[in-house]
Amino acid sequence: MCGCGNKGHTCECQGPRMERFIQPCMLLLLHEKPAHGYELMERLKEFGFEDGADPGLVYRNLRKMEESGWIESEWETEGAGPAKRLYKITAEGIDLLHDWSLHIERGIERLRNFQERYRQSFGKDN
Amino acid sequence: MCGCGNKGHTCECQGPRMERFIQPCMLLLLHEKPAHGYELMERLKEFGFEDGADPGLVYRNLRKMEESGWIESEWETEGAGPAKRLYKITAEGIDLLHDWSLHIERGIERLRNFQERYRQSFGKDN
DNA sequence: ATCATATATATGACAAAAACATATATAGAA
DNA sequence: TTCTATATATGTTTTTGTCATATATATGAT
Repeated sequence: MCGCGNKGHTCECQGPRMERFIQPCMLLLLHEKPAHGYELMERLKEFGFEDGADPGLVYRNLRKMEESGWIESEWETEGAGPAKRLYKITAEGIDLLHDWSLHIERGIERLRNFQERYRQSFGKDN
Repeated sequence: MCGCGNKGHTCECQGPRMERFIQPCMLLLLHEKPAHGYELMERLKEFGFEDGADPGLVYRNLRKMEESGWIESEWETEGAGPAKRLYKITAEGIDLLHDWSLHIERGIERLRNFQERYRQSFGKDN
């Protein structure tokens, strides 16, 4: 079901497709502290989403992740500006984050393996 | 245009979307030695495409990459079995492969950064 | 002989993900 | 009052990946 290749391990993060990297990043940010979407958009820069992630991607992912029970939210009407939805990670979300970390570890191995083979193919000795 | 974040560098590999990892893998395999699609499908296992890559993905990518001038092919009717299309990497393909390697290096950094932050967030000291 | 299997390429249909554009509303500053 | 920053949301399109299936050749087993 999971396909991540970690022996005896199944999880919900559905395989090694790195484009969904935004999902574990959001989970980790929400584990660090509860936040709303707009703030996450900014903070995602720290994970390599250069110009701040696309709003569509962020908000749609938030809703999807809430549906799945990995995060939960409540409206915050207090304070300046328009109402914001404050998201928190759930216990299930934390489990998923651990699963993702295993995936990502394998991802690193895959990429390093590529790089080594690349260097060999071009006769570079480091 | 490129968005890979390597300073003063533009290239054709269009940003940091790792799901296209199959592309640099095929380029590297073809740099190691000319091959046909079926063979690549098998050899891709060595890069983490667990059960051998999907034929649709492989063959469609081959045609696309040939259109782009990164690889070129000729029919091989000799030898056992049905006719096969033998692919070789071109000079442009080799350039692209170097570009990809830079991308992948950044990918590794991004993932390692994630892992470190993950460990910090859960108070793990290694 | 013919049947199953391995080799080999290809395409159609669909689903998922991301990119790009736009709509909306609030509040504060110029 | 107009502009900007904050904040959430959705519609459309393109790209990418998955799954299924069609095709053809050769070889080994029965």
